[in-house]
Amino acid sequence: MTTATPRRSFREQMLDVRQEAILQATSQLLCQKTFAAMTMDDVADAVGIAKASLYKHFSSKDDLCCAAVVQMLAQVRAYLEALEPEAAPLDKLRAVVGWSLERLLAQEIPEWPGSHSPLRTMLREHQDCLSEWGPVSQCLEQWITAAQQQGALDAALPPRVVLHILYARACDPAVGFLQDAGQYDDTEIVQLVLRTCFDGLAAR
Amino acid sequence: MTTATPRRSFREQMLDVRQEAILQATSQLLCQKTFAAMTMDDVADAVGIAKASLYKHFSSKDDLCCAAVVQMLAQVRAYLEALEPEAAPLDKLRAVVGWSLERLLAQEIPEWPGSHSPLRTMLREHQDCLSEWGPVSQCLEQWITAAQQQGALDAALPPRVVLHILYARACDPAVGFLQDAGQYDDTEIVQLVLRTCFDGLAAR
DNA sequence: GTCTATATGACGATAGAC
DNA sequence: GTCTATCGTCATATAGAC
Repeated sequence: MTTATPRRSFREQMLDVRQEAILQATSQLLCQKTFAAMTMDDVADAVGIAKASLYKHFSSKDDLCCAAVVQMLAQVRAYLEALEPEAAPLDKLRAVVGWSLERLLAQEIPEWPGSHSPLRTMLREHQDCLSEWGPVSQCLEQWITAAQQQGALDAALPPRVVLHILYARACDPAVGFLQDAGQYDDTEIVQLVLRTCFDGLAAR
Repeated sequence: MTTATPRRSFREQMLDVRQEAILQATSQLLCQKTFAAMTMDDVADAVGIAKASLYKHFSSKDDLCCAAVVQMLAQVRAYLEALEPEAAPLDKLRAVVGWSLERLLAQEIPEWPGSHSPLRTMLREHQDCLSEWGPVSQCLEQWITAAQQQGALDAALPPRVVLHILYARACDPAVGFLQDAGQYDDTEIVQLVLRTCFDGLAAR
């Protein structure tokens, strides 16, 4: 299944390792700071190399952060594909949102591009980055439609709307508010957000 | 009821007008840009005065944005107090969230302080700013409890949790996503977010 | 390719004339 | 109090030695 990868020289492998380290440091920093607040000095210090060396791997800050986001999207795709294909679509949707929230709380996932965030406007311009979203959205939308046909999701809502709501829940500001309140641990927060997302606030 | 305000000289009134213009421009800019992305030059240009003049009114960027947020909170309080006292608590809660979303869509309300936003950490340090939140939260929490007692809201959820969820919905990233999708007008977006917030995504 | 050192530009804040 | 002009600082990005 996997295409044969040509053997790489030691030198090239070293570069790959370093590149990977840079990406990981970037992802981690993007969890703690905003895209605007994160500096190239931060990244260089975290990796332990000179700032100038960064620019041998990535031509700009935008480029670097784009690559970090693409890497995150790849992880999402991997998670989607690893889910039990036979499971109920609704359960898979809950699982994905829950997984995202857990990683958000653990600061293992970069800032999701919110409404007017500079990261979002930056991503707009890099099309290779945007194109990674397609397969993810397509997969989720299929599950949404299936769940609606099974009567597990409100069929009156357009699938695209549900998709956007789920994206929003995957980076829900409520998580930060509940975390700051300090009354709940991470697991409880995930459960609360999932519950209010799918069941709503109203008495049933 | 109102305390007698001493008469102000023309000069003082001019200053007040200018101060108000600065605050309004700041609020408007904070709708379009992040706190970090908004510059004092932006504000000065929008008002049509020199940047140095800003510092005669507000001692720093933090100070200015704090004042803008306080002004926004005052508007929220005014809206809360203007709501029909006899109305059902649940309806009042829906109304407040809907009002916030409408103003968010119209870009008439500053960026709400999200999870790790620099604005949020900035507000932490200015206590006069934070103290404005108290009355708003107190009022909302009373309505939440009342709605739960009437069986209109899920009584199994702690009121504080409902409060934080509502705050999150009032600045829901879903609004931006749906707006970018371009398929729905503002009124529809508000209705969709309100519906999925209170009723959830699951079929009832 | 990696480093030190620096160019370039943006932003917050201030000085000083009027 | 308002302006023009400028300082100090920090961040992106680059130059040039090794």
